[in-house]
Amino acid sequence: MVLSDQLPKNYDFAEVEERWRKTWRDEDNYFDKTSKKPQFVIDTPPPYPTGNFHIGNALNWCYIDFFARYKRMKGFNVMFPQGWDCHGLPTEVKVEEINKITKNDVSREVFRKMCRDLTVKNIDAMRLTLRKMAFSTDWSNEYITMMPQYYQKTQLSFLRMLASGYIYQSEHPVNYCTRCETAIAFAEVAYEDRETTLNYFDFDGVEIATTRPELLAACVAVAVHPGDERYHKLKGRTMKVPLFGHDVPVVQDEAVDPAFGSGAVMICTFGDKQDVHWWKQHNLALRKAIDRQGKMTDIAGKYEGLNTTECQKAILADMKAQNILNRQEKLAQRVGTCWRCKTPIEILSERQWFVKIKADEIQKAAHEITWFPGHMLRRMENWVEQMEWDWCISRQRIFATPIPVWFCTKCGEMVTPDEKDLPVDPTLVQPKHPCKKCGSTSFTGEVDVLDTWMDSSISVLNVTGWDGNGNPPFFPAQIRPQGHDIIRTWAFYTILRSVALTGQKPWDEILVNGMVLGEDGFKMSKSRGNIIVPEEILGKYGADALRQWGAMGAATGSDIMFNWNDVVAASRFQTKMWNITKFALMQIGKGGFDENEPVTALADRWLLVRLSDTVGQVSAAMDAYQFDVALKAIREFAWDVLADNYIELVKGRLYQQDASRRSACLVLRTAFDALCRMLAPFTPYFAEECYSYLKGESVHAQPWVTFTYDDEAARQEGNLLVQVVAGIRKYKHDAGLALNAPLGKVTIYSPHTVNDEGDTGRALNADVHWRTDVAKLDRVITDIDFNRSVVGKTFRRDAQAFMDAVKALSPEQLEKPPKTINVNGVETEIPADAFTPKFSYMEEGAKVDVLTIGDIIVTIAKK
RNA sequence: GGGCUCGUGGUCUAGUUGGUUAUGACGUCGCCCUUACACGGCGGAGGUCGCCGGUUCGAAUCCGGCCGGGCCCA
Repeated sequence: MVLSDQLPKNYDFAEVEERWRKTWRDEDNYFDKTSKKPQFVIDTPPPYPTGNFHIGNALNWCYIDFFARYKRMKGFNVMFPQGWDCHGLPTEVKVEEINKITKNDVSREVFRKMCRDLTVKNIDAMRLTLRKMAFSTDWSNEYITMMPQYYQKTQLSFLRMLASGYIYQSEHPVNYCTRCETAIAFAEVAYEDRETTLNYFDFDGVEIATTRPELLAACVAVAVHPGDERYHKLKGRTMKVPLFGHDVPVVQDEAVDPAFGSGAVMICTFGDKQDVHWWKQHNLALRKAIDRQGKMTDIAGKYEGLNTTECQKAILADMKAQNILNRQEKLAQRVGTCWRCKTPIEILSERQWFVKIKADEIQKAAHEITWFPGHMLRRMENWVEQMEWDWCISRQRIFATPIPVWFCTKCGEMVTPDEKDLPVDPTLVQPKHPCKKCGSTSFTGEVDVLDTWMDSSISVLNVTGWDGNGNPPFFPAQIRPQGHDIIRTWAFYTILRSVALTGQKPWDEILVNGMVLGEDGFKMSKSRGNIIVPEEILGKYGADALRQWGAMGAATGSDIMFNWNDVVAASRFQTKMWNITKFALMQIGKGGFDENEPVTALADRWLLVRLSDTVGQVSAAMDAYQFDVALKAIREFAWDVLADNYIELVKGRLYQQDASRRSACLVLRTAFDALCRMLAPFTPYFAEECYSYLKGESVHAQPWVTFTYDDEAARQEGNLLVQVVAGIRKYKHDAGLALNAPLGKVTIYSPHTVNDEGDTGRALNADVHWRTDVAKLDRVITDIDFNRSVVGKTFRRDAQAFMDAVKALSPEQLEKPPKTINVNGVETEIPADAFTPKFSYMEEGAKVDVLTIGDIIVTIAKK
């Protein structure tokens, strides 16, 4: 142990955090594959390497690090890996921006290299933030999805699911961005409010309203509600599409809203998702009017080659010319757009790759997982229940995992690589075997690539050691920590893929964290200007303070508002704890103690009971991932119980040099040691610093606190002691005395026998006597308070005479005043509320003040 | 429009298997520089627990409706 005079007066978080960051070794956090300890594998979210580890990530990682450190102390073999989910559009867009090119200006390989280089740089920047935050990452299990070691597994998982029938290719309507020229998933469709025009026009004698007249060429039917009497005559008819002249059937469907527009709608392939529904439902024809670049196709006739906006203009003009455009109305609508570039998405029918959604098996696995908080499971259930389409996994992009498939140029047969040859890029290499069907050796590689979720949804398989051979050695993982915004994507896809590839749930538990909102209560966004970056907080208050904010800002799972106040409060708690550390170490260092000596003093036993309670509360909260509850209990114990009550109570004893001093030192050390260990998961730098002075060992290598101490009498009598001291402090305060001012004789009449070892007396600077007999007190009236507004108004010039007369009354009369009194020889009525007698108490002939605290009576005879 | 969620002193927040004066922090006011700490201590003020109705001896907590915020979706 280090003497306290070697401790700096102030806690310098910047110096301490940097020093320990440079001291700690990565190996201490490695998962041990040969360990006999129970495993605790974490399926850490792999962030997208934007270069900025944002505060939402920080909250997520705080939670992970809290329980990772806690579980290590509890004796688990913990794996806290760090992944990076690299592929995807944002990086492609960024690369185009930085290099002022489009992806078509360079070869696919060169473009990929540019993306990889940018990603590597970004990962480096984010790694540094992770280290500053003191996250106990297992860097030996880091993975980067763009690296061959990883996407080899993505490709393997693809081939396995292709073989087992989960993956198929087919022509099917998909969400398509004509600017990015790629299919996208529903999860990637954003919605925007826009104003559009609803056009009413004559459709072969029936009025139809549409917002997308440019799709007239793709019209395949007219739909009406079966109960709509206006259109009964249309039943079974076909109608001629204006301008284009092809015939389409009339279908009846409950989903048509008779009150919208004219009650008759045209079904096109495809104007929106509803069209896809109707198209499937009624087995309609497919007419593709828009191509991948967003241009009109040949079926649009004279409009071919126009983009959709130009085409719309031209068609409306032609309708006007033919006198079939009846009227136009403004209409507010929400438009699906590409989440990256905000271009309105089209629904195009394209040959794409799909993963089958088997809702039942996903639901079953989701229910086998324990959700924290429980209600988050509902979001998964709702999402799965309303899944309608299979998951489109093909993308027409470049920076992604290639789909490992070729097609025979002769017979069209699909050819896949041998698993041992993975990873492959079918656009760069040829299959090693001739076509099995026709023997040809000429192939075309698939140019489509995989959706990034195909990479990240096997994160858990990757970290648990999946290689395609049976059940992975560490599967399933124990926990998935993630935000509630990606339940329908990452959580959903991971469950789907785990079930498809292993038949099992991916994790035992899932811990869902809330979103971080800005100080204005809204989600942080550049446009609102309410973004706070972790680096700013780290610079001002340090990692430990930021981590405390993460723990205490809100109950686990709730959205959490960023709040500088909480960070400041956290930093103040560290200052307080630092002073407790200095005091405790100074006291322990001075006299010493004997670990085997029993603790006898009441205050000491009381503190140990409260410590025992706290350890129980904190452990239970940590097991339930209630970090706010845990840290709150720790802070309350340190600040309220230990510093403000216990230390104040035993200070006097510590300043003496008798035997009872050792007992207090032992208790101080026990409490301080426990506090350091309980704080270790939350404030790893601070706890390490404090503990290093106590024992010269790392607190992170210590087992979790298991201290228990059962002493019901000490709890009750100790609470009494604390209450009495607080009561007398308040008395001193009210009497205008400084808290350490000397205070005569204090007698405490308690129904219980209390031996406080003199602590109360020294704490109050008074001559304290505890007694169990009943207080014998005489009440005497020592003064009278007159209500001068009443007396003055009633008696005017006789006021003084009235008051004198009252003062002359006997004590009995003062307590029960007569109706009248003689003032200057006149019998006068005593008005209500004219005076109040003030009482004093006499004990054994001396004047005392009396306090009542519960069933305790305290008398104070001031000096 | 749908699902989920939240609405608690000036601000943020705990608490909902229903049970005595509703938690804490920040802020605010008063007193105290007491040998760990004034980034401290002690004490005070401040709340119709969003609104309305219901169940109950009793509701911040349960039920219904309404208003408002958030997230995810349509």
